[in-house]
Amino acid sequence: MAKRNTIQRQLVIAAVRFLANHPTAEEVYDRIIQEYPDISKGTVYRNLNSLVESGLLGKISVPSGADRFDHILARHYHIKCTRCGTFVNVENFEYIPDLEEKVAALTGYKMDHHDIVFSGVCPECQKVAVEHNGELLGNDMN
Amino acid sequence: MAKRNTIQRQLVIAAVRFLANHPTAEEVYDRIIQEYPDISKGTVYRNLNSLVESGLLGKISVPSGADRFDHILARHYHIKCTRCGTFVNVENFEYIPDLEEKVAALTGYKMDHHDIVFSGVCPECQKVAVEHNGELLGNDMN
DNA sequence: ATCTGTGCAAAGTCTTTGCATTGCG
DNA sequence: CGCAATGCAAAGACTTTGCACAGAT
Repeated sequence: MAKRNTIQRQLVIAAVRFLANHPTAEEVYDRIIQEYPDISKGTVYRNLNSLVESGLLGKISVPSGADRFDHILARHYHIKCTRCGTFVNVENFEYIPDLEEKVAALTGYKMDHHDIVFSGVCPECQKVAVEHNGELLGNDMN
Repeated sequence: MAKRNTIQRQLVIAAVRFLANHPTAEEVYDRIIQEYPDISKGTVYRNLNSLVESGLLGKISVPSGADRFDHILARHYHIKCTRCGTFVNVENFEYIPDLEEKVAALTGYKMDHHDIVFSGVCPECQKVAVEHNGELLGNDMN
């Protein structure tokens, strides 16, 4: 149960904090090898998952993409741009525990948490689209 | 742009409708080969994705698992049991467009849609846990 | 006749895992 | 010292793709 405080474990925590905006395992790995080139990707994955289990990190499942890891413990929602694929926090928007209560009452589930992922076109991509097409059509990525 | 109406395409649509509760690509494939053993998995994937792009099916990204496909067009939310992994619709709970409007106003995104995934322990698993442990502890799956 | 869709298998992406070894506690 | 954690590489789960051919329009 007790986790060993290895160098690799500390590096993983530090990297996720440094990268701040929900990096993927790959991004965490790339960051770490800059100062500690001997770490293996398997170890990065193992530490990330262990830290999530311990509740020290959050894990976010992103549609059509690698999982992302979050050092912010407070509950919050996310928004993904269907054009450029960027994935950011929704700022200034409160977590709504009320939703869970309602759904728990309705379904009989013992609620743990809920995630909301909004999808839309970010302001930057809207601007680009207007400049290029005069309109917001065309193929989205997802 | 115009899609050809192939036998395989019809079989994929029929299978997703028949299986009803957001099957994975694998489940769709398994179902189809029972009556049409020559279909290839690649074709199932290609058709599923093409149908999603056409708006005839929904695609749901499930944390820690394969994507699922949904024949229900009306917006709705989902709930996953952290014990047994089952993934079902939240019934009798209205989609909340209001959330999108608020977040759109806050972020400047041009909203497309949003997904909510609730996580908790389903009534069946709660029962089993109580019988076995007298308590709701132990390792969750995710 | 055309040209999209298919079957097949190979490859691609993301993640986990077996095993011998290292090093924290 | 003992046992959890590491490094490495292989394998696993899921999905896409290149190519030659078939079949819908």
